[in-house]
Amino acid sequence: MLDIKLVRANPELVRAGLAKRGMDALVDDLLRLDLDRRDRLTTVENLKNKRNVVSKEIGRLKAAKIDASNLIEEMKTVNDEIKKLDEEIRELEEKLNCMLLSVPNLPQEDVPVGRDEQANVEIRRWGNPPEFPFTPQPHWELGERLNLLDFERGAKLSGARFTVLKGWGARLERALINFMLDLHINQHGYTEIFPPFLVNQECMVGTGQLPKFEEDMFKVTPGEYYLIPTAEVPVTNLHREEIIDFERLPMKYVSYTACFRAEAGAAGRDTRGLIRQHQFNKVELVKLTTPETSVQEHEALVQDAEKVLQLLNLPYRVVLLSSGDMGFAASKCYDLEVWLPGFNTYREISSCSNFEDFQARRANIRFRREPEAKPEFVHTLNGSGLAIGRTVAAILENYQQADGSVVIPEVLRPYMGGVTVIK
RNA sequence: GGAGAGAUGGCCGAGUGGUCGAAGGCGCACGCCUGGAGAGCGUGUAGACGUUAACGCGUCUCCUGGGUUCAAAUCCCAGUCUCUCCGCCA
Repeated sequence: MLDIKLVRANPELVRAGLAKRGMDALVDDLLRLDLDRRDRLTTVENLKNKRNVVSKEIGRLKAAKIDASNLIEEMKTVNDEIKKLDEEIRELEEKLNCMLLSVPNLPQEDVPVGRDEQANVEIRRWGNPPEFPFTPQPHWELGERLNLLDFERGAKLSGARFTVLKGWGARLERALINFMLDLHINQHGYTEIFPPFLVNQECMVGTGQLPKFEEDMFKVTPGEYYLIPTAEVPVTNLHREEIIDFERLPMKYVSYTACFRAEAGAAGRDTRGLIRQHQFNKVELVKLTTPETSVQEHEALVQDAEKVLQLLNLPYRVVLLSSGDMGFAASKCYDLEVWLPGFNTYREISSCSNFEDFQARRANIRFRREPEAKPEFVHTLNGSGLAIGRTVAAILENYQQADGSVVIPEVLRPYMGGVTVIK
């Protein structure tokens, strides 16, 4: 959420930032609502002040046994006015808030401006796509032939975009989760969190999924729960409505969770294989930082995610997303794209974003520099480290052999009972 | 699911409808004291919003939302959460 005070003080800056995202116009509506609201607020606060003063006077008079019925009558009419104004203000605030909650974050200065992924900028590449003396197979064919993936039974159990992992496939999934968690905990200094997979609406608003992207979520009945689309939601919201001590920043969390996405609007895209599922596993990195360190912590977070691909020896590239391709809440976002021989292209396997104070303002996550200092909003960041299903796909495709077997990356073998190859 | 108890500031804890944003304690910050530390003493210590060049001033908030009243932490209603006992359950 943008700061209404920023909009008020610097409307041109906000307008320019939103224009980079291909939207605008709103600023004037926001300003008008804001002005209207403040105007009425001043009036009603004066009336309330009068009520408070007179009420005390009435108390005094009654204590002195003096008649106060004329004052009491006067206050009744004042109260009617207050009630009316309060209602108007409530409506204005609701409108303003609704509007603010649907305005995306402003891009950082160095984010390339463009309407979609065409304007993304490749930052660096690591590793070389493997050369195969045969036609490389897509992971779903390898996975089915090796009896690791069962798409048909996934569909039988649940429907399209659900998959069953079997035998060494299930083991590989679990190995990757543990390998990534151990890496980030032991080498990168993150604290592990295992959160609920169902959260309330406040969490979804806090990180920006709601109110705008309701159709992307699975909502659960009975109760008012949402299935988390990413661990970002529960982990960032851990500190919702809290004021954090300065010494505790930056906070670094790593969390394995299943993730659930409705994939509304993605009909027909990536219908085969593990790339786009309604349920998938992910190890997520989340940081809470001070404003002055978030840029460097963002770079460090990207490197922590890259380390996973490097240790797995999977070729990838780092892409800086354009203003139009970034997520709603992000101020800057790097995607890690892994090489997939079956697709003969790079595909997103991690998305690392700096949200600055956008989520913190929604979720009211603050910190204090000094014991007596005013609270300030933290900056929040997160990135996949990594998406497990897509990592499985990348391993199957990059490590496939001419005979259809798949070699297990060395770092995973301790997690796979020492197995070196799946045939 | 049944029965009961509770929710007050960073924490503990008081609070008869009016002088209560809230006693007291702890913690914390600053100062005094000390060779230094501790103890002791003093002062200060919620947040949001509005207004102001600023110092300030005002409004709201005692779990949340309604209601009664000129006036609510205090009375009434609904809800949420926590705890205890019983039942059920991985």
